[in-house]
Formats: sequence, C-alpha cells, structure tokens
Amino acid sequence: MRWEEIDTQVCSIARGLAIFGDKWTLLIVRDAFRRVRRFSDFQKSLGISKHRLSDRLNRLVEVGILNKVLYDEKRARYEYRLTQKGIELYPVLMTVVQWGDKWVCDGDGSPVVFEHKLCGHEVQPKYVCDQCEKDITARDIVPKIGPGIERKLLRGEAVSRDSIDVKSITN
Amino acid sequence: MRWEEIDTQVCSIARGLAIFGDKWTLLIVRDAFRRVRRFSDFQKSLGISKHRLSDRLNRLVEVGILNKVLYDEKRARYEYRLTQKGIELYPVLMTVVQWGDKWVCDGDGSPVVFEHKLCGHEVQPKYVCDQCEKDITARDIVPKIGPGIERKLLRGEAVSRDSIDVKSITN
DNA sequence: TTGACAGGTTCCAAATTGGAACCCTATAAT
DNA sequence: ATTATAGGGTTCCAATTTGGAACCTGTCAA
Repeated sequence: MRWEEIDTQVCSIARGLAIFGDKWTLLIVRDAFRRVRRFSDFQKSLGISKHRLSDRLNRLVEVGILNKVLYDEKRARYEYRLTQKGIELYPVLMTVVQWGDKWVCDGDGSPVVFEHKLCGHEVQPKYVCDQCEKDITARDIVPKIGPGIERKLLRGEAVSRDSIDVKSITN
Repeated sequence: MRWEEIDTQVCSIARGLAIFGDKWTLLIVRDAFRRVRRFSDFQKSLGISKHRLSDRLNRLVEVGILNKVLYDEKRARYEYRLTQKGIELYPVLMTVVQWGDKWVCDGDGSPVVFEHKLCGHEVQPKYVCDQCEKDITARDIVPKIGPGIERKLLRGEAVSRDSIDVKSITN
C-alpha cells in the first residue's frame, strides 16, 4: 500500500496521520502555536527548504488547519494562522510534549513548562475519564465497534477486517 | 536542515517526532496496541513493504518502544511488544483519535468507541489541568522556559533562539 | 539606480520508498 | 525422501520525495 491510500482505512488515526503524519507538518503546526505566521519565519525556524514549506503550508490551508490571512494588500502578503480545526490539535501536540519530556529528555528536564492562566499554577495536563475522572491508561480501555463502522456494515459496505478486529488495547 | 537533524532542537515535540514522526511508525504503534505482534501480521494490517516494515520495527526496538520477545526458539521467531515507553504513547494516539473523530469523520460517526473498565462507561477522555481540573485549551496555557533550556543557558551552551522564544500559544 | 525583502518556482542530484524476486530454516504434508 | 509452506528477512530497481541552489517578480527604501 502506498501512503496516499492509508486514509481509506476506517480509522481516525490513519485519517489523521494522512493529514499531519508526514515529516514536517506537525512541526509547522507547532510553530503556528508559537505564533510563527509568515513564510520566512517558518523557514527560519524549521530550516526546511522553501519548496517543501510552500507545499506543506498550502496543504494545511487546503485541509483547513491553517487560514491564509492578507496582511499587506499591495504586495499580496499573507499570514498563516491556525483555524479552530488547527487549534484543536493542541492536545495532540501537548501529549507529544509530555511523552518527550519523560522519555527523550537529556537530563536537564523539560525544555518548556506551562502555566495555566485559569488557576495560575504550573500545569502537568492529565488525561482522564470524563465519567469517573480517573486517569486514562491503555490497560483500562476496551475499544468497541462504533457507529462509524457499524453503519457501514449495515449498508453492506466493505470495511477492512482490520478495522473491525478491535482488540483490547494492551500488551 | 535535513530531517535527521531536527532532534538537535531543544524541543520535546521535535525530539518526539524525530522518533515517530515519519509516515509509518505511529501506525505500527497503533497496531501494537491492537495486539498485532508478528512481522507478517503487521504487514497484512498495514500493507507496508517488508523492507520498510523491517526497518521501522528495528528502529522501534532500538529506541525502546518495542521489545523483541522470543516465541519460537528453534526457528528464532520473535514477537514485537510495546514497552512501558511505548505504552505511554497511548495518550498521543488517543488524542489523534479524538481529533480525527471530530474533524475527519465521514458522517457515520466514530469508527471505534471506548469503554473504561474502571467505571464501565463509554468514555470520551478529556485533557485537564492537574491543579484545577478544568479542561486544557491552547488559549489558557502560557509556555515558560523550563529547566531543560535554563540549565543549558547557565552552562553557556548554545540553545537556538527559536526554542527560547516561547510565546503564548494562541492564534 | 541599485539593492534588499517576501514569497515563490524551476531544476537537479541525493535519499527514500514500494514492489517484486530471491534466500534461509524448520516444520508439515505426501 | 521430496516437496510445500510459513516466518522473517535481504537485494535490487524504478518511481517518488527531498534538500539545496539558482532564478523570478513586485514592491519599497536609500
């Protein structure tokens, strides 16, 4: 299978990664969260080639993660800003940060820490059950077929067996 | 800059993505959570070429996300299983699932839903402040220089200006 | 008038990929 | 005893993707 076909899987991970699972895209989104907005600033920050950057930015605009906002009419200059769809990638980025802080730090500790404006404390975001408020861990979660698969099956559509075979997530 | 150099940035996102930010790696990890364990099963599930798969599995073992476990001594057959380091990628994957469910579903709803063993309910995991328990959103978080950068600066090490320039994360 | 700046595009060499073919070992089937 | 099959690879090549350098264009500033 080639990469362009992975989003044919009935799987939100595959579909998500089809959008931002390549080498540079999430780093561009990271920079957008840091308020990097202009072509040349992305380039400086990432050291990516212009060609690639141009590609990636256009793609992100296409899929609705970034907006192109005119900031200089005469010279047709645009800024790239996160849309709501982009802003909601925040937990993805933050969970990567937390994993990285724990597993690929170099002994000096977290490069960046975070303050929660609402309570003023330094925050270690946590991932909890919305029903019982306990921490979510892989071992306590049982995946089940959801409507996205069920409805397709009811309509007789082919759904790869692989999507269906949802086993308990654990090693 | 070429991709192999991105983990020189003092940034947990860059360092994380240096490990699992390429096209197939996170999908392999996804499958590992689904209890896919053998070479040929990964291959069937992903449709990736053997060459690539071999590469990626070895890489994941190298960086300590998967363990190679002998299951047939005579024929030297191994299973690939998540280590603790791998299991802790769960929130990364789940936040991708939640984003994908919301933004790249096709009208049929979530392909897969999740039950929380501890309370028996269907769970929508949420990302909250460990101090005040309120939901975390990009707009309420202020990044600050952490020890990982500060200590390097105190030792006089070069830290790219880019890592330091931590602006409020918002558009 | 010259030059710098922002934001591209074009081109090529180098790296990465997918796919097919092949290899090796150990069991299973005939 | 011979053949087949399964698991897990490796080798090779053509196609795709990439990084980097060079070039283009329209505006402003000196």
